[in-house]
Amino acid sequence: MARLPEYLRALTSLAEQGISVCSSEELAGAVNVNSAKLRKDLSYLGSYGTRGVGYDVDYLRYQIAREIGLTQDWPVAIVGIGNLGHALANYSGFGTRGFRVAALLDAAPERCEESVGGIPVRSFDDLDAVLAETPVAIGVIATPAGAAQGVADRLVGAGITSILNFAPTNLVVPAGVSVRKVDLSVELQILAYHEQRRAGAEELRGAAIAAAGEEQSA
Amino acid sequence: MARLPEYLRALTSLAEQGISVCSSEELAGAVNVNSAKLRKDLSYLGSYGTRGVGYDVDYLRYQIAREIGLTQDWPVAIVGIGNLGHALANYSGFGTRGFRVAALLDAAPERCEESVGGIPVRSFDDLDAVLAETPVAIGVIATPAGAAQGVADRLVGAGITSILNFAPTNLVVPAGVSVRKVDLSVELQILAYHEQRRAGAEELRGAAIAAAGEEQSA
DNA sequence: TGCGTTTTGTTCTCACGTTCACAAACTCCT
DNA sequence: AGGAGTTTGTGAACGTGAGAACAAAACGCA
Ligand SMILES: NC(=O)c1ccc[n+]([C@@H]2O[C@H](COP(=O)([O-])OP(=O)(O)OC[C@H]3O[C@@H](n4cnc5c(N)ncnc54)[C@H](O)[C@@H]3O)[C@@H](O)[C@H]2O)c1
Ligand SMILES: NC(=O)c1ccc[n+]([C@@H]2O[C@H](COP(=O)([O-])OP(=O)(O)OC[C@H]3O[C@@H](n4cnc5c(N)ncnc54)[C@H](O)[C@@H]3O)[C@@H](O)[C@H]2O)c1
Repeated sequence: MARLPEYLRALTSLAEQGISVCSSEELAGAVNVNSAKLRKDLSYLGSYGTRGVGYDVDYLRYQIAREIGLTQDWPVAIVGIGNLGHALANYSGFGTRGFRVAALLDAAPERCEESVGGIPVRSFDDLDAVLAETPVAIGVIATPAGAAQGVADRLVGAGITSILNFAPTNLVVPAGVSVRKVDLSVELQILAYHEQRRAGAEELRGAAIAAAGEEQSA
Repeated sequence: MARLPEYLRALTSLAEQGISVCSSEELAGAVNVNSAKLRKDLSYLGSYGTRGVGYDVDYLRYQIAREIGLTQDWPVAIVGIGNLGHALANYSGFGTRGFRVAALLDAAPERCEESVGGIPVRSFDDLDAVLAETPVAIGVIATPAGAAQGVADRLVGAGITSILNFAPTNLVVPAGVSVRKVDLSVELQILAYHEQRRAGAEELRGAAIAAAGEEQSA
């Protein structure tokens, strides 16, 4: 389930506040979901709560982390060390939850001279060599859209089965490979859509008020 | 619908290839959705196809753009010009689809001396003054998680009704304000979950094969 | 003009996810 | 110990979205 990470974050936040037990209502409130949904999600993992009391925060935290797979750490490779790649490589929030930047790759030779956050940028041509040195479970694509499919193909060819794609392209990959896409402009367009609908509704309201006024004056 | 931007992107890609008419099957293939779903989505906007022929790419493109609201341009303000904020401010893909970075804001005084991509970084304290100078429709939050709710409150207070949040927090906002969240670590955790399940399945298969071997040898 | 072909727009069915509601279970207090 | 009060876990209704199937419409061709 895609909600488990949200629960985990909320639980961590509660733990930091020193709260050791919480009810499904409290936790659901923190994540903005229905409490029945939360309970059903959690019951899918097992019976980790006690009736009349609630859930033990630390215990539940561990169980969710185990379910997601965060009890081990996941080495990540970032491909495309441009604007976005730099930001990702510098991102400290990466390491806080079991993810570790294991390799940085770029096609441009001049990029390969620098190192970001203590990790050297290697040539994408040396992909296989780099993966032989350090195992990598997840590949992050931060290249221009045109190069993304080719990069994905090579990553899959090198045995990587999980890809996070920041380029605005629909990657096609063989069955058995997971791809998640983060698309900034889609998010902005959805916001624009709602914004426009709000503006439209306002106009309609205005028109209705004007019409009502006319009606009254007629 | 959240799929409209995907359709629009696919249509743009077709237009660039010089294709002027396409069927729902072709377009659906490019976006990896069912063609019936695509047709249903499009029929929601109106009857813009011709039976027996398909859809006129340019016409449909315009209609979708109009529905989303991309016929006007949307000024965007970015708050928090750190690692991520810099990348966003430099991102050229912003402008290609009706979005324009109108203002950059940060709380740290030292940040306010530089300018990124030709746009000066202003103090977040001057939010109201900045918004008075240049209208802004969408606010992007790229501050640390702890500051995000406060920033959101101030943005809402200043009249902004659409927020794109990169900080790993659940923002609470009044009704009538849209928030979209982009959470990198949630995406990574979902990938890790699938990766772990694959590894588990593999182990099971291995165990089953071993068991079968034992059975045979027994 | 009339028939066959193609493709849209729509209806119908089904499965999934969400929500309600309640019994079982646990705690606390008397 | 027993009852009152809580809170989980889950069975059943509900609504929504996805996919299959088909009728209506346009085009081409004779
Ligand atoms: N910058 C942002 O804020 C932002 C936001 C959302 C999405 N994106 C998307 O992320 C991607 C990268 O954006 P950016 O601003 O960092 O671009 P960029 O041009 O700054 O960086 C791209 C990098 O990829 C490298 N590259 C190109 N082809 C490659 C290949 N075949 N193999 C390996 N490396 C290759 C380039 O050398 C360059 O360093 C783009 O697809 C963009 O649409 C960026
Ligand atoms: N860097 C990444 O690749 C990345 C990826 C995903 C998510 N994020 C998230 O994006 C956010 C920013 O990440 P970052 O790496 O850019 O952090 P950063 O520390 O580099 O930048 C944060 C910026 O926000 C400014 N700031 C702090 N409080 C503020 C306030 N109250 N008002 C205005 N500005 C304020 C700081 O001055 C700083 O410039 C974080 O929440 C992070 O979790 C970052």
